[in-house]
Amino acid sequence: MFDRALLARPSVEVAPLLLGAVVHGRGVSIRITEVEAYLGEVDPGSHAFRGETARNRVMYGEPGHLYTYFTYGMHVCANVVCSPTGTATAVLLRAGEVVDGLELARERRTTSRTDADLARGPARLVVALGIALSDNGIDLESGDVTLELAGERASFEQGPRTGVSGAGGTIDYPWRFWIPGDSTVSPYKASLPKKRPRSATL
DNA sequence: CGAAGGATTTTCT
DNA sequence: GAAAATCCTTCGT
Repeated sequence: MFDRALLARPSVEVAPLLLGAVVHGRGVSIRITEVEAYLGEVDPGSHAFRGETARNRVMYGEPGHLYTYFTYGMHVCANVVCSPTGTATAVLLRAGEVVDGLELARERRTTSRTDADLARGPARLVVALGIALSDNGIDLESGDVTLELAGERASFEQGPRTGVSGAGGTIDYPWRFWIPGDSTVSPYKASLPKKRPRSATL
């Protein structure tokens, strides 16, 4: 089932609905167990906090599309665009369980020692599904990557987001959602204090 | 099992 | 110029 009207709501409302949903990538399917909501211009942790830029443009587009971005010099993460066109909210896919294409997922994620690690973490999940940065903006209803919403809402818990620096990572923004007790949910980690770059003084 | 540090490049100020 | 919605390896208990 794919229901774009359901996704045309703020990401905080959509996030719990994505738990238990299945993302079909290129030969691999993953059942989502952990997500985070980003609320556009009212959210200091969101890429859209300071308005539209070349990078975050698809967040402002039609809901139900994929928003991919490059980060930390080497990783790609994937979001489901939410809220109506013109409003920029999205849900980051943080972790999931491989339910189909296990062999292929293992080939793509050679560093995983266990199957639970194949898609435990946003950049890992992207690799397992065969998603690339160039998949930015594809339609999750008909593209190479598709989203199948769950029939029923899974039970869930919520808390502060992981790895988000600044105010957006505090308890004031408890927009991380997960399925309790699932082995593919990543452990909570607060963002590290900034590393001191090498400078003239020490 | 937990903590710590390094890798590496796009993006925006 | 500096930060960034992360991952992996290594070291310690």
